[in-house]
Amino acid sequence: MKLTPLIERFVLHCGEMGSRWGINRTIGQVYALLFLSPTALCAEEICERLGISRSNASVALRELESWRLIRREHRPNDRREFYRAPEDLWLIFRTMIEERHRREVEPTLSMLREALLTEPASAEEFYARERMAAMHELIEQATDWLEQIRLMPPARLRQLLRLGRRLLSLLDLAEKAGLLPQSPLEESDHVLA
Amino acid sequence: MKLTPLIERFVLHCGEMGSRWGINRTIGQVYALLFLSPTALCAEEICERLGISRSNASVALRELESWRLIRREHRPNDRREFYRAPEDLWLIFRTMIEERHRREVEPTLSMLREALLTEPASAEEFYARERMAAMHELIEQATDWLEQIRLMPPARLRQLLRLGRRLLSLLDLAEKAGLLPQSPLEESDHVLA
DNA sequence: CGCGATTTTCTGAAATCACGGAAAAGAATG
DNA sequence: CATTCTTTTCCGTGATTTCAGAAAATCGCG
Repeated sequence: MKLTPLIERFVLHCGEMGSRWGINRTIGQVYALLFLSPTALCAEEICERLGISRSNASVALRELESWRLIRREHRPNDRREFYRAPEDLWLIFRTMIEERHRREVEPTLSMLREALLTEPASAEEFYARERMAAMHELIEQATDWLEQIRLMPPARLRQLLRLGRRLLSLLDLAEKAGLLPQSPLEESDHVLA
Repeated sequence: MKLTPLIERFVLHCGEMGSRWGINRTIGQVYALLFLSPTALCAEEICERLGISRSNASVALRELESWRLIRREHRPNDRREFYRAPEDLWLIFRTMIEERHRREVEPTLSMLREALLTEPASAEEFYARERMAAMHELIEQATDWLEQIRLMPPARLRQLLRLGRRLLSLLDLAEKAGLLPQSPLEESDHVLA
């Protein structure tokens, strides 16, 4: 690996995290390298710096593209493709959430919806169905939230993030203004809690 | 697998999702089974229902315990240990987030903090350091958020979740009330965006 | 077209991981 | 303290995943 110690450390760490995340080590490393790079890099350079094979880099890059975490670039008078990680950290974060949602949450919602169509055939199934219904509801709410966040202009989003420990006071404020749903707690609490 | 079709389907799906999440299929299945079960189950029963070996179940159960996703129970006059998934869905969700935070975010923060102590030795490293600093800041903000959520009473949390598309209006309200940080956008935007 | 440059796909080897069976350890009971 | 029931650990095997190298495909350009 031909990297400065600072960069190498970050790259190795991301590789490690990559494996815990279901994506593999190489993909994590390639992303880390691009994330730290001020310029777009070509595949060959990525291979050299990380000490991986060309083919390995190829699949990693394709995978990262499918996650929308990197984009290709072209330079005039150069056939090679260059890859770059978008800079805006918030955007990156949001993209990751969106992609995970698409790949994991949505299929789960479908499964639940279908499952909920069937009539429970026993007490055991009845309970199971209740649980799935509760899960379905929670996920849908979370999805709504996500959608709100997706639609929010970045500046606003950063405000929201920076809100930190003022969040609680904000909620108090909201309650006083009657903005919070006046908790139909009865109906949902016996399911959720 | 000795399960009703409804339950089997859910279990298989969770197993599938488990493998995408870095935890393995068996663990996902065991959790799914417990999640749907109205009563605590003993290891033996889990093995039978899922058609897995005793040892396999043992490691899965231990792993789930380390994630605080299930707890052990004892019954009088019964030596066996019984396992149960907590019911409160919100609590489950929060636990997952907390554990992932502990296992993935915190080590990353440490790494970043240490890395940020070193002086950049080149233009390349200088940029890399900037990127890490920005990442560090974002993660810290997210962590603050998480902490707010952790401290929030469950009822309040559910309100917040149910807020859905009123979130934007809430933010407007907050801005008017002067609760939002008056965006020191200049300093952070050239790094983040 | 055809040629060099580049990327993608294929294939087999190596590494890792998942899992079951057996042995070991631990806990309650008489 | 032995017996029995239960859980845990260890280890071998089989499956899956990762990866490099080679072959194939694609692309730009004369």
